[in-house]
Amino acid sequence: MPELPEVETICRQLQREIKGATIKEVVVGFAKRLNVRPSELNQRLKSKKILGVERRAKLIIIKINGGSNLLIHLKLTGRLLIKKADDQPSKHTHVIFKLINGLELHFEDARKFGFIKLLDDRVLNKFIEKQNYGPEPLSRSFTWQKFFACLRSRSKSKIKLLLLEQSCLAGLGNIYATEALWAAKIHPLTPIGKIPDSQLKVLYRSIIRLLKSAIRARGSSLDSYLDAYGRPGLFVSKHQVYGRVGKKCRRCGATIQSIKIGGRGSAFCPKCQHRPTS
DNA sequence: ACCTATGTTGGATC
DNA sequence: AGATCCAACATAGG
Repeated sequence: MPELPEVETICRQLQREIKGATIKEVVVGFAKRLNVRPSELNQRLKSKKILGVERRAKLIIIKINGGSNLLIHLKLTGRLLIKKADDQPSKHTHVIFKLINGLELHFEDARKFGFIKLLDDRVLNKFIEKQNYGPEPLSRSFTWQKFFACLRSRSKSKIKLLLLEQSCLAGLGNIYATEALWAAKIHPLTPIGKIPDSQLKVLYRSIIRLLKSAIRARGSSLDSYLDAYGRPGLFVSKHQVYGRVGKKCRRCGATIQSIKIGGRGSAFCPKCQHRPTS
């Protein structure tokens, strides 16, 4: 589940706990999702200092002394957990970063979709540029004017697909795209060109409010997501549609439905999110 | 036991 | 161009 609020939560916690720490050793149990051999990862990180932890879209960037970076994507089931030196790895722990302060950073991932790449600054920047990410929705660069212009240039796209695409804004995944559309009363299949400006403005504001409020709750734990301290996020109780198929809409009382859009389940309220008149 | 679903994303194939 | 499917995998639920 890690989408923007979950990844942001983890980054802030890591920043607090491991910034300034020095790496003692890196132990790899499963190497397939690394871009370098385990021995090289260990050698290049040993005795290096962690300068800070940043986020771009759903990517976690751990800055390392000397111009290298760990680029981590958690995909569906990845976790980064702060552990003590004597804590046991779990069944799905793939990489352990041992720090000289007695802490460890464990990367685990049941489904093995997530990756860790060791990249120098130049390659990191190139990688990120290639993703074509739109602005960070909680930064000042995410202006209404920019959002509006980006959407208008894609007037034939279905709104839900565009929100998942990361190009007009970065960081939304299935949960928060679904919730934002409910908040703005927009049916997920609506072509952007058919949405009135006023409603797009509501969507813009809803996205910002939703993400802030989800971060405050440390994100949504449905199945496997845990924050860096191993705690679940509490935002699920605030979900209005995601995970509520068959339940009553809290705004109008209709029964929440789900359809498939781009292969992903999309929950919506059939009464307050009107299907576009084709 | 079988079938379906699940947070992501990039690439192939119509 | 856009829609659809699949591929990385494990696990849970009906």
